[in-house]
Amino acid sequence: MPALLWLRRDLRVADHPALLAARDAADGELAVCFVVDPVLWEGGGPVRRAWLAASVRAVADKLGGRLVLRAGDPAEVVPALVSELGATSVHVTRETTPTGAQRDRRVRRLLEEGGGGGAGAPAGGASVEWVETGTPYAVGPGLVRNGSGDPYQVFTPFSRAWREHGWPEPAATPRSLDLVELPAEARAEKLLDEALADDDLPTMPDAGEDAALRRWRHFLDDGLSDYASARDRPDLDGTSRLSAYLKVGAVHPRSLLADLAGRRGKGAETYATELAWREFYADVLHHHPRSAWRDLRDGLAGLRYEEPEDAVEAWRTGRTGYPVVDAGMRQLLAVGWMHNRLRMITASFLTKDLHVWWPVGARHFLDHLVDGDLASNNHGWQWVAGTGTDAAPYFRVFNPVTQGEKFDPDGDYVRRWVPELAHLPGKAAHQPWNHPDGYAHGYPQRIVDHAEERREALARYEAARR
DNA sequence: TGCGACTTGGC
DNA sequence: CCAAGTCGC
Repeated sequence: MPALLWLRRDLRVADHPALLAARDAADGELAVCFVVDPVLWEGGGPVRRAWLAASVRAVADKLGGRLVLRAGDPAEVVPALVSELGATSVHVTRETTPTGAQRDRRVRRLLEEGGGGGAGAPAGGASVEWVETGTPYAVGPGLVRNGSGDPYQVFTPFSRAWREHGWPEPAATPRSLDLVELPAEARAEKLLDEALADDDLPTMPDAGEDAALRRWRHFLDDGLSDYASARDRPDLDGTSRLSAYLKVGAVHPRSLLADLAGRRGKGAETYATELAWREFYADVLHHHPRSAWRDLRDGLAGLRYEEPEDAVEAWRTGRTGYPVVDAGMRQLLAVGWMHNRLRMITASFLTKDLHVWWPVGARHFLDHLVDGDLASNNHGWQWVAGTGTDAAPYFRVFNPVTQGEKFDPDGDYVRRWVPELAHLPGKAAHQPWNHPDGYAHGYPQRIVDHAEERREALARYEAARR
């Protein structure tokens, strides 16, 4: 019986349970499709669009060019494909984000009613089976519960229970796939081409699961042993840089955890904990879909915010006059990625030094990050802003100079991304105001006084808590 | 229910 | 040394 596998956040062939389920159901008549959905396509910025396009192209190659690419509303496109193929089942990896899950409910209902079908579908079609296999996570969101059966609100107990819950071994990689070929749709191909042709795109890594696995092997050999300490150093290449691949499902976290299982040491454990953060935030979003763009806790509902347009623009473009903040923001624009330490520093600066509401920053990050993930990004922002789970205590305000000197001790990171400071030696790059030539090459003056804004932020928090 | 524990800091 | 609320058991 013909079957259709609809790819979304699972753009790979290895360790893909839904692919295996679809193959087994199809009995030789399997088609694999990707739908360029205008809601997702236009909802994200050009960077995410380009990374997704590159990742789709990569999985198409991996499938021997037999990926069926279509454009349009999935509620029309998927039933139409089902008719074209005569499929009796549609297979997916379960989507767990609010919009993705809602879209899937809609498509599923249409298929099960048999009333879907785009143009040319036979009237009164038969019911089509909707099969969800696996999720983009080692443990599906919603499965980790505390002793009372409730979801966790705090990371550490979650991570313990998450490890205890465990996960299956990676799924087998299919030896060969005999896929049904359907006519390509020029409009969808054109959308991918356009997304990749943008002149203003940052430098992106190679897309696809082969590139992801190469990077992972390299990290296992070269990075893992120092990971626990190096991961916090933006001047070193201490992280795995896998986040963008995880985002599109070019690699499944279960595969990574399986490789870590055989390795002793702090690095392997710390890396697993970072994956646990990703799973925790997906779990939180699963239970609190509204927390994507609203305060998870309403304790700071009375906090007073500013909308300083010029200052926010200076933040976005990396011209705040605080070297480490500007380096982070420029790295984001240049390569579509920012070191995690910088995500915290720049987020703290926007929320506590400029007193701007966190969604303004979360939006900017999502628009420019190749790894932009709603759950991790927005809950991370809420952690900094003090409205999330496990929120940072409100009195914890990052000092951009202290942070810079601590985590970029030689100033290398700053000089790499802020050429106007490239002439300053060592950690002098963190304080151009203390160097006679500090502003010799056009670096902007500080737009605010950190000590003053810190006091202001604390006063505002104090007032809001009453 | 009481109590230990809590990613990432600043001064 | 400051600062503090709340989660989880």
